Amino acid sequence: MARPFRQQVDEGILDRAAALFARRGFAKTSVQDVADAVGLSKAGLLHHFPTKDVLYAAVVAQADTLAARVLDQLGDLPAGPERDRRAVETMVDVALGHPGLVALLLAPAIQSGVDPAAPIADGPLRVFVEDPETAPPERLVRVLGAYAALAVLTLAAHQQDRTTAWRRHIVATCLDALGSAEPTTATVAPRPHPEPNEA
Amino acid sequence: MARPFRQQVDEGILDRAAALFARRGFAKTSVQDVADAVGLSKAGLLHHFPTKDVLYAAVVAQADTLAARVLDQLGDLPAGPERDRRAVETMVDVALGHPGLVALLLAPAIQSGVDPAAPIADGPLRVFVEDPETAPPERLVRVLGAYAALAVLTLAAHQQDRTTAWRRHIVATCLDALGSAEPTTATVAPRPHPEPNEA
DNA sequence: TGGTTTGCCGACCATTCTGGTCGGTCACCG
DNA sequence: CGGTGACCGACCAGAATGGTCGGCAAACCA
Repeated sequence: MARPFRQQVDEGILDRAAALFARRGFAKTSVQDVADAVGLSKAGLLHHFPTKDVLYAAVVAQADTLAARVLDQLGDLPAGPERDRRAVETMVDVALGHPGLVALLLAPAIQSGVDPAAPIADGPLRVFVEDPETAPPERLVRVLGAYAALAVLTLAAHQQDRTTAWRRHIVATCLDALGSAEPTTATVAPRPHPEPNEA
Repeated sequence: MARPFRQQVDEGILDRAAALFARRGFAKTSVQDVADAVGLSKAGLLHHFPTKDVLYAAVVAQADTLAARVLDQLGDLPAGPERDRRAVETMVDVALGHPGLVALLLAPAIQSGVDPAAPIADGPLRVFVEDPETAPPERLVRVLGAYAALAVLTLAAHQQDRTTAWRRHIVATCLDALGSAEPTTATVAPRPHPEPNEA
């Protein structure tokens, strides 16, 4: 206690740093970049986190905390449109508060392999698909698309001070992308695939 | 002429380079990075494009060509669901062939300000909204979300050799995100959202 | 009041990375 | 055989990198 201010500052730093790490990866994000992003000098930033690696570790830890919170809040809702809706809504809410950290969380899934610098495990997928191996391809595509939209939109909203104004639209967009829009308890019969192009 | 091979190689280089430039920006993408991505030595790459700036210029030029092609193919279809469908379809098709270049094209719109290194004009928005100033916010959010999904999904598909298998799903996802969902001339109006309860 | 702590900075340093050059090798072509 | 073009390793000068150090001003505490 007695140090709420310090903590607040640090959290701001962490989120901005996370945004940079998410887009550029650890190696391509310099301490100077982060310092600029948070409005400190390099030395000033290194006063909060003595080392780039320490900073990164703190960022990852914070992101993991966030992920755990989401997973926790989701409980063990059975898979289905209702779970999808709740999941998207809580994820958007979390992301609107910490867009950078969520972007970092989603980065490995989103840019799956664009360059092999995946910062964190690909657990996020599991929120929407139980087993990425057996899930129908369409579901995978849609989850990925929804994540992409979620990450980009929350970041944009945050950075333009539109978080409250855009919330419902972001949720709607992600939900539609996910495809769980239509009637509750739909007959989830995935159309038979014309092309069994599997690996 | 007589150099179709050279051209083919160069195009491969351009697309991969574009992908890197899109994610990291010009400054944070080294010649070595591009060389690695295309499987050449730095000197070998600089044999194709004598300078980093020349390479970048070539990339941008190619991207612009692509953009022009899309705009052209779209003609002057009146705004509306039909135009949306056609636009998404042609964009996806182009993007499946050149995911990196399209990502670069979309980059300024997508990471609008994450870091102010916008490589190309934000023209792409105009494909779906006539005037970003007067357009309803929901439309903007949805277009942005659709773009994000488009860029990420085509990149992923290309990089996993699923371009043909995923095409229809990508189109569907983007279309749903856009909100102009239903099949040709469907009456299925965007169903009104029930009160989004808080979590 | 004065002493101490805290948050932050400019200047600096050794090391790495950068864009780019140069000379050379190898395959192909006439 | 002598080009020619694609490609590479080694190299270079300058820039960027992570990190240190001494200092300064404001807040805190006595």
